[in-house]
Amino acid sequence: MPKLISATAFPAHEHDHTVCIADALDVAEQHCVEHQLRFTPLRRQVLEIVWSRHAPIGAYEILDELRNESRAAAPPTVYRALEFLVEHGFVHKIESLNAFVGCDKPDGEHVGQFLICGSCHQVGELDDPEIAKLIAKKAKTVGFDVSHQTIEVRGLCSNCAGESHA
Amino acid sequence: MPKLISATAFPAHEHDHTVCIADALDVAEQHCVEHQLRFTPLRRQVLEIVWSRHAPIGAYEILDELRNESRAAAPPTVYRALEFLVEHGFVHKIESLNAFVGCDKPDGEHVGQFLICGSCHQVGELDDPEIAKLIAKKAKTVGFDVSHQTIEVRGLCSNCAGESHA
DNA sequence: CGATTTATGTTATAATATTACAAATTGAGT
DNA sequence: ACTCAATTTGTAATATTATAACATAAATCG
Repeated sequence: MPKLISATAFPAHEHDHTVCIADALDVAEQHCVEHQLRFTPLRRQVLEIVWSRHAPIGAYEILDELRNESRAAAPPTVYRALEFLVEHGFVHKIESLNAFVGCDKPDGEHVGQFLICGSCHQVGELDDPEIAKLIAKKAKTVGFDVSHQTIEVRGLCSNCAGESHA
Repeated sequence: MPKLISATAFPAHEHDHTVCIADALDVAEQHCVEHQLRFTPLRRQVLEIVWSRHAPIGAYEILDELRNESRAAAPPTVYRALEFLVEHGFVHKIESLNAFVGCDKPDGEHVGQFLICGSCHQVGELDDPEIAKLIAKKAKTVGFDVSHQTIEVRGLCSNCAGESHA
C-alpha cells in the first residue's frame, strides 16, 4: 500500500528510516521496470547510500561508502550513477551544497523546491505548482520564457524550530 | 540622475555596456561611503571585471583577468574580494553555475531570483517580493521557517527568443 | 553465437575553493 | 607624524568537486 500523505517534508527525527530506504528503492525499481531502465546493482547501491539520510550527501562521501562496501570505485563511478539517478528523478542535486538527496517521487512534478534545514541539515521537498506558476508568470512579464527552476530555501524545519538547547 | 526603470532584466545585446559598468561602480562606491566600507582598489577591480559582462563569470576567469591587468593575484585574492562584494550585495553568486554576476542594487530586497538565459547566458534579476512571500507561506504550511531563498531559473530571454538563426 | 550498445573500471587531470601564515596597508588615538 | 591594533593583501600549499579519455565487461538484440 502506497503512502496516503504527500509529505516528503521532514520526517520526525526518530522515524524508522529503514522504511524510507526500502520504500525509495522499491519506487525506483518499479519505475525502472515500467520505463525499461536498468537499475543495476551499482545504481541501486548508490541510491541506497544517498537515502542513508534525509540530508544531502556529497559525491565523495558516496565514494567512501562504496569503498567501505568493498566495491571498486572511483569518482566517475559515483558521478555516472548519480547522473542516471538524477536524470530519472530518483535523486536531486542541491546546487548550493554540491550534494545530493533522494527523492521518492520520480514521476511527480519536479520543479525542484527544496527546504534545507540549517540545524539538522535535512532537506524537504515542496514541489508546489503554484510557486512554479507564479515564477513563470513573473518571468514572462520581463519576456523571459522559463524552462527549468532551481529553488533552494534555507531555514529551520519544524522538528528543529523548538530546540534552543543542545 | 538615477535610472527611472527598475529593470536589471536583460539589456539589449547592443547596449552601451560601459555605462552599466560605470553606474555599477558608482553605486558601489556610494554605498561604501555611506556604510563606511572599504572599497579598495582590488575590490573595485574585481567588481569591474565581474561587470565586464551581464553573464556570470567564474572565479578563475576573474583571476586570469586580474593577472592580465598585471596584478599579483592568487585564488584567495579573488575569493576574498568576492566574499566582500557578495556580502554587501554588489555581486551575487549563481550557485548552479559556480559563478558570479554583478548587481547594481545593493540596498534593495535581495531574495535572489535569477533568470539565466540558456542562449546568451546573460542573467537578469527578478527580486519579486510576491514570489518570496508565496514561498515563505508555502514553506510555513509544512512548518518550515524560511531565512534565505536561492532561486535560479533557466530559460530564454526576450532578446534571444526570436533568434532561431545563427 | 557474434555484433552492438550500454555500463563499469581505471588513470589522469580539470575546475572550484579553502587553510595557514607572512607582509603590507589603513585607521584611530595620541 | 608616531604607534598600535585591526584589516587587507600576498603567497604557498592543499582540499574539494567534477570530468575526460580510454580500456574492459556485461547486457541486449539480431
